Amino acid sequence: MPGTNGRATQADVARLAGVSQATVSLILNGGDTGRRRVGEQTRQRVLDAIRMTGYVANPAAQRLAGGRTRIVGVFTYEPVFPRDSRDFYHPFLVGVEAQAEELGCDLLFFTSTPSRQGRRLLGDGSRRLGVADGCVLLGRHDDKRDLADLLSRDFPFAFIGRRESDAGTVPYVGADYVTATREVVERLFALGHERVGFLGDLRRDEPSVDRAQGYHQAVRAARSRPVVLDGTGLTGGEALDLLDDNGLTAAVVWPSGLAPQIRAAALARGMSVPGDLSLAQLGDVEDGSPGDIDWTGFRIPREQMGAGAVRLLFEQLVGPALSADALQRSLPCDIVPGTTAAAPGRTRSRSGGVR
Amino acid sequence: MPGTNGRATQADVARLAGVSQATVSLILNGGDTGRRRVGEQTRQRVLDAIRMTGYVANPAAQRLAGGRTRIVGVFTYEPVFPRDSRDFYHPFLVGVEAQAEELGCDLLFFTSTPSRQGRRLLGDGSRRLGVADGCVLLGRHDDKRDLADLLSRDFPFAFIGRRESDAGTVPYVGADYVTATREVVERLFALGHERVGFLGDLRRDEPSVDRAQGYHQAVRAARSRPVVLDGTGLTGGEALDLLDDNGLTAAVVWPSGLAPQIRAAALARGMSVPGDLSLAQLGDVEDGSPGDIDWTGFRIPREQMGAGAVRLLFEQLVGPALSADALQRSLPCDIVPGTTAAAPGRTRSRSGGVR
DNA sequence: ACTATGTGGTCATGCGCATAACCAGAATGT
DNA sequence: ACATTCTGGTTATGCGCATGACCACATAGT
Repeated sequence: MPGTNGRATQADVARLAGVSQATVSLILNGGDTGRRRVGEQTRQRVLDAIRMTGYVANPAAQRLAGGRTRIVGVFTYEPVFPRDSRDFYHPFLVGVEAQAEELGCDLLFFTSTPSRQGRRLLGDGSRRLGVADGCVLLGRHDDKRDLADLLSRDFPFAFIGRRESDAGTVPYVGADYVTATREVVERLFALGHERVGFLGDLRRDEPSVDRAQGYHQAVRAARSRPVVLDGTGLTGGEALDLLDDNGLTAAVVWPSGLAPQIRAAALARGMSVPGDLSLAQLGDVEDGSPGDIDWTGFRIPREQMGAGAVRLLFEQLVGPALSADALQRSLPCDIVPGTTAAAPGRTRSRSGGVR
Repeated sequence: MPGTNGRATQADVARLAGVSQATVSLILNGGDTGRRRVGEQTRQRVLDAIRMTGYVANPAAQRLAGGRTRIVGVFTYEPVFPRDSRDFYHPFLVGVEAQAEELGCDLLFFTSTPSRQGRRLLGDGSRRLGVADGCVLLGRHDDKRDLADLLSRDFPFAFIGRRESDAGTVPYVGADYVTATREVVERLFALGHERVGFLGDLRRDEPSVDRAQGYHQAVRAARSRPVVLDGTGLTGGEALDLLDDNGLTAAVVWPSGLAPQIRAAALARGMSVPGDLSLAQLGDVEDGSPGDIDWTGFRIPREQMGAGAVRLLFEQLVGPALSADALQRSLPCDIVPGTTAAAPGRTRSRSGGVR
């Protein structure tokens, strides 16, 4: 039985086994310090004593002494458990949890960092990360300083989703949006469309840039002309007008949430999708939109990304130093043929409905 | 700038401010040790130094030295992020997260405890809880030893959902299923049903016991006769037969998942709900079942329970010792009138359909 | 016999913090 | 004049663990 409170320490175990505390620690932390250490009978006595006392390491002490806690921090820029269940981030976390369990790690969510307007700020709160061995980060964010901050510490971390910084190599597990987008656009060209529009978010964040790049690759390969349209803040109808004005018979839409609205607007005008207009999404359509359309486009391997980030973090913790290449990983996306893209209609009137 | 690695310590701050480390600690942990301590100008110098160094406490050290970490542990008997999204536990966690954020606490999920068949075992892993100041527990479980274990340590915790143990007063935030069930059953009697059946899980776990108790209270008050039927493992059709055999025109169903199946079976036999049979559920119907019926019954205040458990835990941590009464809290459930209960039909044939 | 080379352990130390115990100097009382 | 009480700190210590330095002893090499 342990000391005064409920918990046995290594010292308790040592006393019971008739050895020193250091020996107990040695046995528990294997012979990673080079030579194989303790004798078999001593080891057994100690292990027995551990069983008898019910000893389990105090993680705080382990951490303080420079050991590992097997705690993986998770920082999300949005709430971990959002109230509306159409939750884009959930699948990432499914992967994170599964992988953490497999590796025997606990997950520490930094909910203490105050959130403003539903978005959490990393900022100085990053100091709190320190309990964990390392940290996985998730969510859309725009503050490049976070990255520089993180890189400047020696604190191990891994982003879910590609992130770049001037300050160094950002470890991440991303999805190959470039290739996926290229393939989707290629498919539209292959269906016979002369031009394929890119309608979406034109900001310079990585997810947007990657998609734009894949788009341009495909357009170039098809010897077509790029039509890049800013879809920010547009309603479905406005976006449809924009496509129409440019005489487009096909377009990829990013972020994907806009796609169902465009389709709805098109249907309302008596147009058909994909009969009159082919649409493809560049990521997951958030949720069962009414009708449950099987969208042409690609699917982000969210669970695998989550799991991969935890694994990447873990490898940084235990293995030898990783090369810059090994720190940045991309997973392929699944291309979904879907039913919202087809060959262009014979006649495409300039105004497919009420304007 | 701190020492060798990335992180400033109290010693760094102290050096910069020209005081001792203890003074820094004193300033940070207020004058809770009795007398008011440091002078105003010293305090300012130290606070400035803290700002300059960007010092943030190392939680591991705080914990080891007997302080608080503002980390709340969360132990769930099921995965925190289940793959199928019809997720009963999600709303609890929404509440937990919101409350933790409000209190400025981080959330540590004990994913390291291995799970067998999708269920996590607490068992000895409970020792790992120790990094956190306390722990919130969630999920259906049957091992009474967990509770005894937890109670025997000095470790503060709070259950989401009522739990009882011979070993002492289990702190929890539950829902008042007794009252809610009674009111729902009363409502069915008030509609004119002579007898109301209780179809469900007859095990001795707290949620089931509470519902059974509420049921019996209502039956007694209505001077009716209890009809308690074991619905374990039944299909909708079998359950319907069972109700039919007992000549029931109304029943409450627990767990609620069975209710939609019974209704479906009834409709398939040409019966009407609530025309021929009134049904009510005793908890949340898991998910948008086809048709999206507005079920008669009650709703569990899951978010509030989650938040309440965190608050209960917090009060144990900071406040004075709580009385047994204050450790066990029940929240009222919302009664939902719904559309699946009505007055009994005039004629109720013994066999409402194909047998 | 006397050094190499293991083998199986112990000792000492420090991680960063909280906190009890102590102490110098000033203000106050008598 | 001296004892008393504040005020504003400082010193010392230990939480539980990991780990480098060290050491007694046995076995083998020449």
